[in-house]
Amino acid sequence: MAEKWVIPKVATSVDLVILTIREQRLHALVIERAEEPDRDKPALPGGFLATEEEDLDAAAARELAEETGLRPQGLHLEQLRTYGAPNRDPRLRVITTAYLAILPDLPEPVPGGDARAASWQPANRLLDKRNTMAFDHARILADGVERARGHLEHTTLAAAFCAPEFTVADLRAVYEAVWGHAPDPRNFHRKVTSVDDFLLPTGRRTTRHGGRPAALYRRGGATTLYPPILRESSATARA
Amino acid sequence: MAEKWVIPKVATSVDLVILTIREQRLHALVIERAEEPDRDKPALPGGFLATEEEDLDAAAARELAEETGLRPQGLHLEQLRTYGAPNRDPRLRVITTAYLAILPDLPEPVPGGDARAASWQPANRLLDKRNTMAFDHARILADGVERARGHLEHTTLAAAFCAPEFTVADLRAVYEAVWGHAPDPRNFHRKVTSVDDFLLPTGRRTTRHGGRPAALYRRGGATTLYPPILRESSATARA
DNA sequence: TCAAAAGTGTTTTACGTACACCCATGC
DNA sequence: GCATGGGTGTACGTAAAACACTTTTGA
Repeated sequence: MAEKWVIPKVATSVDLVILTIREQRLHALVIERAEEPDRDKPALPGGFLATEEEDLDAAAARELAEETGLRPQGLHLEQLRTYGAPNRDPRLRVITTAYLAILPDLPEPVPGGDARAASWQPANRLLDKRNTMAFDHARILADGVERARGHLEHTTLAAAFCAPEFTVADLRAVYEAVWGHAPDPRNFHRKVTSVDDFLLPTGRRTTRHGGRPAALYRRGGATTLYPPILRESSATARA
Repeated sequence: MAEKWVIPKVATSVDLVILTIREQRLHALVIERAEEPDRDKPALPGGFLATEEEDLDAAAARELAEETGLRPQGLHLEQLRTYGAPNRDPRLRVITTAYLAILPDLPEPVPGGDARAASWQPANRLLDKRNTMAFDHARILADGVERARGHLEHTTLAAAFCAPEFTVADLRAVYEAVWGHAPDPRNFHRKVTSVDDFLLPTGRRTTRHGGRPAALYRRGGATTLYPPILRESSATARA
């Protein structure tokens, strides 16, 4: 590596794709920019490293708390990818690393830091009109949503969208909200309940949906779904 | 984002996991460090951005050419992930974005730039004794190899390891080298030849392996393998 | 004529899909 | 009772794994 000449240093930031389900639809957490450029446009929460010594992952968690007031239990941030196009920020060279987190329904965010407002917005609305988002954040959000969709196929991630105790129908509603279509309820039920250590029965039941009460489960330790639950498009688009 | 206070700027680099198959084994391209720290240790090719305006992807391709003299046709670099632990480089804060490329057997690399030597080394040898590699490069290499293994299951990537014209046996040898075990030759043959637009028959045959001559193919346009070719461990590890 | 590798056919078994059907509750 | 959603059983089709078998070459 170069040592005897000038090493270009560029600003390093993190951005966060925080997804949840509200009212049966996939929502993303966005702030409203208080400064130019792209003032007033929705943007992903995020920001620069606080110090030269701050870990990237730590910066992501810190920015989430600062800008939205959210400090969820058991937050798991997954690195999405790094966006380094030279002019993605018109002010100065910024290379940003995006993180993805999936959370159950949370309280309204409280804006802080550089955010004028913070709110949950339907992901589809943000993505349909791409140029309404600041910088390249629509692209980052799209990548995050696509990553989440894929995770539902192969991992137990869907449970992360659910409250601590949930029914199989709650879990299925996650698939419907994220994928846009629901798997067969009966086969879905068999499939998820047969995965070892995925759904832990609590013994309790709920009746809030009408009809026969559904069993309540907690998240188990399983992380991978094998066999996977493939969405239609995975098969048909390739067949 | 912060604008009115000092934005920490850190050094930004790229590192490259370049994989190929030589003598039926998976090899990675490594250089030998000419400077402290970790002098003389094998390291991944890579380095700092050349200017504040250089695109990340462009920096990766440039470093490959500079340090190893390799400028392969149709090089496709895939972003692997970004490594940002505060002390991964003892000299200064460096956040590095790793890229992955898969190439057919190439000529010996020619060291240049900051590299004293450049060579192909068996991936297993580099990974078995992790502390022989500089910085956190063993971890990065391991992530790259694992990504490649996964790609073989779901994509047509294996053909990227092969010469422009190759037989089904050549392709199967890729799976054996990367996975460590071979799929059944007969089922493998049926599977890959039935994927639409994956293998384009040239009409020619080769006899270089002894036995019945094999048909020669070229890469087709297909990128995804559906249904996937799953390695044993994918099923058994989860079952 | 034998060994070796390429390539095909056939059988078995697993699993996803579709859907009939029963269960447990509220109204 | 009847509607509603929860949950189970079962038949059918597709496809993967296993492996016998044929083909085509060199020695």
